[in-house]
Amino acid sequence: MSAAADRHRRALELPVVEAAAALVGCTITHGECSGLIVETEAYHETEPACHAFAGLTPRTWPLFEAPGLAYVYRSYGIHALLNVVVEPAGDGAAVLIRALEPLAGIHHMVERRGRTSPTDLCSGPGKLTQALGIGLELNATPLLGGPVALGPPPPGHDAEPVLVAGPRIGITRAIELPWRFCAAGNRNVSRPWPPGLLG
DNA sequence: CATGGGATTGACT
DNA sequence: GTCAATCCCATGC
Repeated sequence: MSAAADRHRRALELPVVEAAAALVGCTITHGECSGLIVETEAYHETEPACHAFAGLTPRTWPLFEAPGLAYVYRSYGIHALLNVVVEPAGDGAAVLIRALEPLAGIHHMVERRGRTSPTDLCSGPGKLTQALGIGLELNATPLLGGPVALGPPPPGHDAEPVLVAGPRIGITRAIELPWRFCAAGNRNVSRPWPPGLLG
C-alpha cells in the first residue's frame, strides 16, 4: 500500500489545519461523479469564523462528532456547503471543501450546473455541491463508507501536491488566519490567489 | 416571537 | 465593480 493510498484516512487523524492541507489531492465521490480536492479551508471552534464557535447547537452538533462525518449546511439561503469533520469527538472542527477538479461523471455535472466550462463546474464550495448533487440531506453522513465518499488520490495524482496557503474567503471574522490551502497552479480553484505567487 | 446575518453565486452596469 | 436571491438558525427582546 503506497503512502498516497491512505492519505485521506491519515488526514482525518490530524489537527484541523494540517488536515485541511492533507486533504488537498484526495477525492470526493457522490454517485457517478468524482473530483480531486484542489482547495480547502480549516475551521476550528476556538475562532469566531467557525460555526462551532457558538457551541453545541441543533445546527453545529455534527462538528463535535468523531472525525469522518460530512457537515453540510445551507449558505446564504441557497447553497449547500460540504465540510469534512475532523478532530476527536467533543472538539468542534471541520475542513470546508472549496473546490474540486472534475474527474468523473462530468456530463452529470454539466446537467446539474447548466454550464459546460470544465473550470466552472466545481470551482467554488456552492458549485461543487450542485455539480455532485450533494444536498442538506447528506449532513452528518459518514465519508468513509457513506453516500458521499472521501477517497485517496487517484492514479497519476499520488505525488504530494504543492500547496499555496492564504487567508480564508468570504468571512468577516478571524480573517488573519492563513487557513486556506490551494493546489498551486490549479485552474479549478474558486478564486485566484494574489498575483506573483504563481511563478 | 422577530430579526439579522451569512464559509455564495450569477446577472448586470 | 454592484446587487438580489433565499432560508436556516443564533441571538435578543
